Amino acid sequence: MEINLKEKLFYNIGEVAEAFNVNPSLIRYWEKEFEILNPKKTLKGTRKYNSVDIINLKLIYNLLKNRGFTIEGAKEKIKSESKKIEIVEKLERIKAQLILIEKEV
Amino acid sequence: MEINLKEKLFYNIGEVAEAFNVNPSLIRYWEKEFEILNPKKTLKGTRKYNSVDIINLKLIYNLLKNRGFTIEGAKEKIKSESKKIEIVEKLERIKAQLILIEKEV
DNA sequence: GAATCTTTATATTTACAAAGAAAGAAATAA
DNA sequence: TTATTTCTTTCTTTGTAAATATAAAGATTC
Repeated sequence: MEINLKEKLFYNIGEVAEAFNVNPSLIRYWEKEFEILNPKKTLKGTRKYNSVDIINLKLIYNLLKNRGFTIEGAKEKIKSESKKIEIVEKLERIKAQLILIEKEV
Repeated sequence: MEINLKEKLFYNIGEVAEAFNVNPSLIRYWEKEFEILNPKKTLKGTRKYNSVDIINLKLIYNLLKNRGFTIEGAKEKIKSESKKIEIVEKLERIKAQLILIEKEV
């Protein structure tokens, strides 16, 4: 993986596929499988990958190609990770509330 | 999984397969794939599973069926886990040494 | 004309099951 | 008891379905 995220705002599928050293059809296939992979498309339908898309692709690639998850397993992993993040965010908000209350007392 | 490990010293493949609710051939297949799964065999070749075998089977089952790893992914996971354990053991020995040295001072 | 699109077909890999032989166990007869 | 039959379980090898990945085709766009 040699994509330099700072270089461009958008990448097309050919560049992305080359950077990950996979087939463009595989990138499209992953898009069908993984909700989080949702590149914007031009009016004509050409995919445009921004830095968030690249990060998500890295995550998917890592789970599938390095860490040995199945597609289904990777989906589950992503879901449970995002749930963890949600919980942490919820706790952060509760903390903020508690700090407010403490000040009022 | 309802195997009671205290009940018997050895289980045969049918009992094990039933307990995990999988096909006996799957258990044999995992044996081909996972080094750690190495049940003793009778002179005639019948597999005999002891408690360690059952523990290893639980681990394999969990990685494949619950956590969504591929076979290869599960192998890697098991390897890296056992490496972690090795490292911890090494550190434990070093700690023991240091305690000895401290007493001598 | 090179790259991309969607849809559909195909290749490859992975994971497991079926098949037929052999052994074990259980019931029955000598 | 000890053979004999019968049914069940297990064996290895081979076959196959499902999952995954890619390619092909024909149209469209850069």
